Amino acid sequence: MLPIPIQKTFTYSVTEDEANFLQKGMRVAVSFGKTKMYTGLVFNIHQTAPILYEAKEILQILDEKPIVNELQLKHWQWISTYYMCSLGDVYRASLPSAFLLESETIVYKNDAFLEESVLEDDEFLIFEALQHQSQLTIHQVADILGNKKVMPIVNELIKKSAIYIKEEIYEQYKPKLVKYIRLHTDYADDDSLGNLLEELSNAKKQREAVLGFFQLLSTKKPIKAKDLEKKTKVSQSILKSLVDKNIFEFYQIQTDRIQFKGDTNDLKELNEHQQKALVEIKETFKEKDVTLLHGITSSGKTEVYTKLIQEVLDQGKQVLFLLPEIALTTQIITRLQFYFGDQISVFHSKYSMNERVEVWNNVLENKTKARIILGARSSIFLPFSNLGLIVVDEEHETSYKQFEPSPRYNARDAAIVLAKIHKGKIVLGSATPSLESYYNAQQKKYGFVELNRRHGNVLLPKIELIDVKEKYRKKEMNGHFSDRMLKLIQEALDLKEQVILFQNRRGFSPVVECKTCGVSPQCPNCDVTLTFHKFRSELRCHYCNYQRAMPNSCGACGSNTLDTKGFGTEQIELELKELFPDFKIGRMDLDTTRGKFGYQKIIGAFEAREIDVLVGTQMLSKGLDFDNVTLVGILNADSMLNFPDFRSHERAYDMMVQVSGRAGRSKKQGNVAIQTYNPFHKILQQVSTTSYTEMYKEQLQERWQYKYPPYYRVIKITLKHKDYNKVDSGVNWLFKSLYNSFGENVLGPTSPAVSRIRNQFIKNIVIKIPPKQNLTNTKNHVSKIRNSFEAVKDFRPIRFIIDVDAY
DNA sequence: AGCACGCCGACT
DNA sequence: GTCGGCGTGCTC
Repeated sequence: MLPIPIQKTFTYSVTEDEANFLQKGMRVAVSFGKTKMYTGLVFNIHQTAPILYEAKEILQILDEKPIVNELQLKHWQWISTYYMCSLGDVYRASLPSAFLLESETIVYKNDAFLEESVLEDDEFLIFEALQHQSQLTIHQVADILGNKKVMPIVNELIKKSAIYIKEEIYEQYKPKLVKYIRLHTDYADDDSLGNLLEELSNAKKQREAVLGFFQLLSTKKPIKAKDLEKKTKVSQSILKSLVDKNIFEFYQIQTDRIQFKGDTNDLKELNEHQQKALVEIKETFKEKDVTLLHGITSSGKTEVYTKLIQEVLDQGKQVLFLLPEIALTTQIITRLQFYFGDQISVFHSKYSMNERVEVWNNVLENKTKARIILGARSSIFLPFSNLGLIVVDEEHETSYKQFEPSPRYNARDAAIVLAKIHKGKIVLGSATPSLESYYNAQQKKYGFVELNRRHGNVLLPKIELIDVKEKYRKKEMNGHFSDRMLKLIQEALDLKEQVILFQNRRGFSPVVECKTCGVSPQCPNCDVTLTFHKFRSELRCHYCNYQRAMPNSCGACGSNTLDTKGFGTEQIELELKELFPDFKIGRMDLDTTRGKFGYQKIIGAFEAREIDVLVGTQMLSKGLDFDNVTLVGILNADSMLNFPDFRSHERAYDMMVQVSGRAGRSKKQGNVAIQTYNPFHKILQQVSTTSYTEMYKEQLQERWQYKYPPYYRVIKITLKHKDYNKVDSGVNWLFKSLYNSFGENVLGPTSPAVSRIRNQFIKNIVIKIPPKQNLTNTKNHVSKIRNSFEAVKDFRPIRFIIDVDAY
């Protein structure tokens, strides 16, 4: 198996010895094509020689033991067939990139070569560079030559035997070594010690170092060089000279990059409701492998999980705890570490490559420190060998779905399959379950347990809807705030409580428009208007990151009547600063959380009550827990309801209920204020009474009526190309072909709301699969159509994206 | 995917 | 006249 998007696996030949040594899941270096070398993964060992070609030999076996186990390979195959992507895609997505060595061509000088006169200018340039540097990578050669063709020149030099080249691969993972210090063996026995101190009587600092060393020796065994330096305040060079004198010696021990320091605590006692939920979950596990835990916000689902986790750990099995977005959930990490301490490893894409390799290896070896993995969606790919339990927290979250790049999997669904492969159990938890999961629970496919009492019996927040249309009419609006909203904010602030304001749009305003001619500045690469960011006074495209300075006058008619329409977090923040000059206003959105610790900084400041009002986008809705927040304001609920997507209502409900859940998490009942133009919208009504089941029934009805999941399955095909006519003719051809097979169940072709991104035109086709239609057959058929599509040479340059369960 | 091979336009 | 563009095909 190779880490490239090709459907096939490739057969290489091995010697008998190699065959005896090799196991599935080991990496091998193989050459592929004319020049490339890849890290292949042994997928199968067999005796069937290929007929149409001669198998190449493998170059090198890279592992002593498999780094991928057979359970994983099985899981990968499922992902690849279900989500219609190549095994290579899954392979590439699964392994930390440090495991995937790629070759680099290195150029060396041939020392015997002397006839410089036969070299052309470009050739001489390289040859000369090699006089200074003994070796060059192909990339360096390309830099030297500017943007000229590299390979022909290199080949010419080889022909003239001025240089030679080698393909080199290297291990990228570097274990972290810590320097320790110990006494040299000459001084191992005690009587030489006195001599030693005497010897050093003239060297005060060195004496101190030696004395400090013995003090440390009595406390704990191995002594880090760093610790000794710190304790005795001696410098590195003094230790060095002691080593040179053969009094000390350094040695190194390999350590893990991520370590947990701290104590663990006993699990908290569950309250009666949690206890009941726990018992019920265990009961459902007797018959079902999947159980949905519907627990309202702040009902203490985490405590229930911890009990389940503990029981699985006691059986000596591994646990996977999935979270939608790990960067935001340091809070849950801390909470779990409080109980399980160093048995937890965290895994997500913000980790460095080396850190990820370490977690991978710890899981592979089933080390105790990796018994529980707390991770984002990609952690389903870790090499578990006996998973007893998977917890999918906030299972409704859309960030479990990967859209780009392939494999476009949903980690919740892939985790269900993973649990099945391991014969383990899985809990899906949420305050607002996805319709599909809830439906599956209703259909008795999943077990179902409810937890509908808030922790400490705190009441659910009071939710009120504010009709802004009316407020505008009565002139009771101040900027984007209604008088009622301002009053609530003021009340909370007066009580020294904190406020969260939710505005699902970043920037200052999404549209800039000229009042004279009505033209608004567009992104040159995408089919959208540019968003104004006041902070840097620039216009920015949220799709391709194009940015330019905010013009003073209209680009079309020249008049300086540019006006902003709509509003984003930035504008809200600014208005608040004027309205509440005595309070500290913070903002949390993509723009303020860029860096690695961006989130922590803002969340930390808010927790420490350095910020009184926090304005933010949807990232605020995700599992954050602040005990002093008593008011949550949603400034423009309508923007969430009007997305052209069949899930927009469900999502709007989820989002509003989740943000509301941030209010009043400790003793006091919280308030939620929702501003809207349409207070009678059914979703808003359902939010205001937190009637999940009502929302569920109504939405389900619509899904049935309009043929959507959970009844119908959906496969979305997207075509992209920079030439509009090409995509258009391609999509029409494809539509016809699909229509012939699936008839009315093929929808499209349509242009998405943003029909051009980064200069690529986009077209969509959606295939709906009725409940009784066989999924596998349908997918096979779609694959066939895809193959004939790609056989048309005109269509070949069109990007063809298949997204199964594209929601 | 990546890369070589091969066929057409704008420059010395 | 070539240099360098990118379209086409293949990789065990």
